[in-house]
Amino acid sequence: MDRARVGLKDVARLAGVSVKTVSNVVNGYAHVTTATRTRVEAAVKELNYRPNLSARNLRQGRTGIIALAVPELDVPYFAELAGLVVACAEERGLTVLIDQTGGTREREQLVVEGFRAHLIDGVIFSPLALTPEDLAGRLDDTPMVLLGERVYPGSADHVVVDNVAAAREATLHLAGLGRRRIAAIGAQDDVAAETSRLRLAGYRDALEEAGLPYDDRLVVPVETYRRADGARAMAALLDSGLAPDAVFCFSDPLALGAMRTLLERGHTVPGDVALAGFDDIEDGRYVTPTLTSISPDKRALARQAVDLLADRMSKGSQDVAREVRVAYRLAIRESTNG
Amino acid sequence: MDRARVGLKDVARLAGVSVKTVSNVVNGYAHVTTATRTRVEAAVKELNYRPNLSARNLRQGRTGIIALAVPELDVPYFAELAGLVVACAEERGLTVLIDQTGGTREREQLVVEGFRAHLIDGVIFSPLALTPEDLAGRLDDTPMVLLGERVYPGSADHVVVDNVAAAREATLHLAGLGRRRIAAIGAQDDVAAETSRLRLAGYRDALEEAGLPYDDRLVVPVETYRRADGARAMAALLDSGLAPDAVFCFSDPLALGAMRTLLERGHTVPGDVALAGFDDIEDGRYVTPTLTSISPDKRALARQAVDLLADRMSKGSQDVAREVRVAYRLAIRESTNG
DNA sequence: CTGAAAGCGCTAACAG
DNA sequence: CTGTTAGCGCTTTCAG
Repeated sequence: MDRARVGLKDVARLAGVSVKTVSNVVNGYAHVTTATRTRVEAAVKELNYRPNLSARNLRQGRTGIIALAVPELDVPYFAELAGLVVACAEERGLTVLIDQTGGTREREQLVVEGFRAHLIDGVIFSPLALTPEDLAGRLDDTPMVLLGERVYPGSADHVVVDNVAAAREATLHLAGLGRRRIAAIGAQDDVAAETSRLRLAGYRDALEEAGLPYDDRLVVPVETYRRADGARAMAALLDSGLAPDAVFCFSDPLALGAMRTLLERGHTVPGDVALAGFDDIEDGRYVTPTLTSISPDKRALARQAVDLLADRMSKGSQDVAREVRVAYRLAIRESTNG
Repeated sequence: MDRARVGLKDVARLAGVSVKTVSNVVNGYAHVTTATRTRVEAAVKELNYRPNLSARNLRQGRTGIIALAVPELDVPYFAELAGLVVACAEERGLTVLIDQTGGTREREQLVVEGFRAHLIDGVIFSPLALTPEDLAGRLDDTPMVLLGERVYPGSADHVVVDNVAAAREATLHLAGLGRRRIAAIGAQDDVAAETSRLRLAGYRDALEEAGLPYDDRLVVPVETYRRADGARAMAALLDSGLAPDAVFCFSDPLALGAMRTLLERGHTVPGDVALAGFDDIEDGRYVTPTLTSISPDKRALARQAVDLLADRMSKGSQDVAREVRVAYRLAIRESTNG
């Protein structure tokens, strides 16, 4: 028997009722006699009937699917976030479909243009390379919530972390340990690299506040925020002879890469060099030394994003874009506190 | 203008052609005059028309969506795998929707029962707690590819890694270093924990082959394969006074947790205790000491899974279930080779 | 409380 | 090369 072709009306015929009644039962509507209900349920089971979601979606004008667009799933921060978003969405009966943008502007523009229009009811989007202009001319009216940065105020709902303040706090912590030559790993040349710019700003603020000079040779650019880049950047820093006594890394993987280089070359952490990261991924709590890191409330981030999106989906588009700020804290661990 | 309600016929009206012609243009069919095509494209752009995928899907009987069902996205192995699957699927024009089963049997049964029938064209499924019986009575005929274990031969296509052989090889490597008291972390009581059982079998095989006695006190059970469990298990092992000189962990996170406990308590790795893991996640290549691990070819795993599934989707269900074996290698690093 | 019929937006036949 | 029409499987009026 080809089960793929069992429809509402097959069930109706078998149960001796109309399609409407079957539909009512399937959707759990109230006014159905217990007797009819039982009969219909039996027929459903016998035929192994499954509602065709495409048809339901077409009729209802919604799919119950939301997209989550992130740069890469194998970056732990995004993996953890994705897991949380999937879980939150499910609580609301929503299914999550994943887009990997690779952090490239081209693919991020596609997301903004709504290349999955009518398939998804909304999108949660963590952009990396997107510019304000890309957002400004947005035609697609699929509800969208942006994560991480206030890329373009007023254009969409945002869930943000105060990157400047957080970076400042991490750097001040390093300065507070008496470190004088505090390097930064994670600068990016790309004009669109908003995250990098904000964290760098916080770093500079902190230096100034601590009365330390800003030395741009201590600021190392990276291609991506991965471990390999952190390792490379740290090597460059050590080879430069500038002898930093602390490093603030703009992500945890960068910090873990840097830590690897330091330990590999026989330096101690935090003895010779104190190390702080950003994101508080699980790895950081199990390396030795454990990693001091800015810990954004990822659970809240995911929940707020889903809530905001769900609200937008039900209420329709209002003109006013909302911004929700999520808490963070500095988790001080062995890499600065050995 | 409410763009959400622009349909094929609106475009047709504006362009002064029939819906069919617009459909032809949108789908890139051949026989359309360049003039008409241009006119239609202009109309599409002007109205910001997007095809309604639900409608298209309903009509075509397929959605272009496949599901990837994994226990948790924040387990690095699954995150890396998910990233690869999403990328492979995209190359074939497929979109991936993620289900997190939490590794619970109940939720895994739902996947097998096809709770997303008609929404997805196929599913790639990495089960943890599923039993052969759960699979045996499968009614849903959505194409499915199972990952990781041959849970039930003949019931579905599989992409597998030879867990027994791999675990054996890792354990033999430890024995080859002259270690005599080789512990194992990762046993699971659950009858359904196939992975655990296979890796344990490989471990026992290796002990026998190396002429070492099997001591079940050296085999530590865990709840999950996460870092925290590894740390706990290692602590228990140390507290037991059994003084193992090597540990084979059934996953990298378990190994990283164990490493943390060892280093925290002042033991050296691999000096006092050599450590090997399973999965070769990125973290393992950046901790100090770097982690020796069984490295399955994840890229091949993802590609094979998508290929197998795509094939099944196009060809329809044949009776014969296929099994593809993916290569692995033992990546020897500092944790056993300091 | 249940039935009949319309139609969501699209594509596939079939004409022209 | 283009137009007309039917219908995918479902939910939703509107009657009964």
